[in-house]
Amino acid sequence: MKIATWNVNSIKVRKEIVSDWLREAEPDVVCLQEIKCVDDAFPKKAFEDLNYNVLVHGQKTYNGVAILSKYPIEDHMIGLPGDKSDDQARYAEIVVSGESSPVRVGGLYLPNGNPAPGPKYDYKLAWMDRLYDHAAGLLANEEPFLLIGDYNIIPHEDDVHDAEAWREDALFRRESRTKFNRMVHLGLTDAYRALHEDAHQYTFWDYQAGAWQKNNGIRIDHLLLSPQAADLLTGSGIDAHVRGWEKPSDHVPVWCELNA
DNA sequence: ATGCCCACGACACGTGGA
Repeated sequence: MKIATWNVNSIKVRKEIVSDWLREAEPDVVCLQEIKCVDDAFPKKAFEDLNYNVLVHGQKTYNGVAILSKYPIEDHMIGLPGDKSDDQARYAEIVVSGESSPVRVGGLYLPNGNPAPGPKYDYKLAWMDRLYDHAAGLLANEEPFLLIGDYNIIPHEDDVHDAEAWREDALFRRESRTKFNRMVHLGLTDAYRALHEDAHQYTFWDYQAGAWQKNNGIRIDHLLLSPQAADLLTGSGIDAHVRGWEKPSDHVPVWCELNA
């Protein structure tokens, strides 16, 4: 089972490039972030034509997530629990049937948090606390699950081209990384880092200042696996070449393969 | 030392991204 995440930065603009990548990579489950449209405006049919079932949690202009699945969606949930007043569309979750157990896939778009400090940063940290609580609750089921998406977290100095320039940024500052590490220490596995020791492998390159050409990137899109999912992990990768395609997103797809 | 680029909404540039 190949499972991927991709922040597409508007599905309206990226419909063709996403379809091209789906045909090339043939993932079974894909979590998309920043679709930037309401449910009805999501190009559902384009992906149904490629044999995907579609779950959309949209929002006008900002945010919005969706999940595409070649497997039937046995169960689903919209929105991250823990704050009923939060109206930003940043989380959706599905359950599909693996060979020997259900596999749960949560797709997330974690708040950027800049400028930090400030109310936006407070919202980011509070959102991370809610994600932590949700992960802790799921761990009690002792089943394979994945929490994947745009975490907007640079976990380590090896995951950024210029650590000093990012030191005080909401994506890299100490408190952000501590909260991310707290999730990892619950027993979750960073699927890319678990299989690749090479430093400076990125998932995002800014549109500005020739960041892609200079390889000035950051690794902020992650797949965190429960112990039961990590036991099934056979591969992972970053499809960086997609950043060089025509009209690309500033993020690229990141994926893992499970023996499930 | 700063802005560079891109998408959105709805026309002009402000907001948000990271």
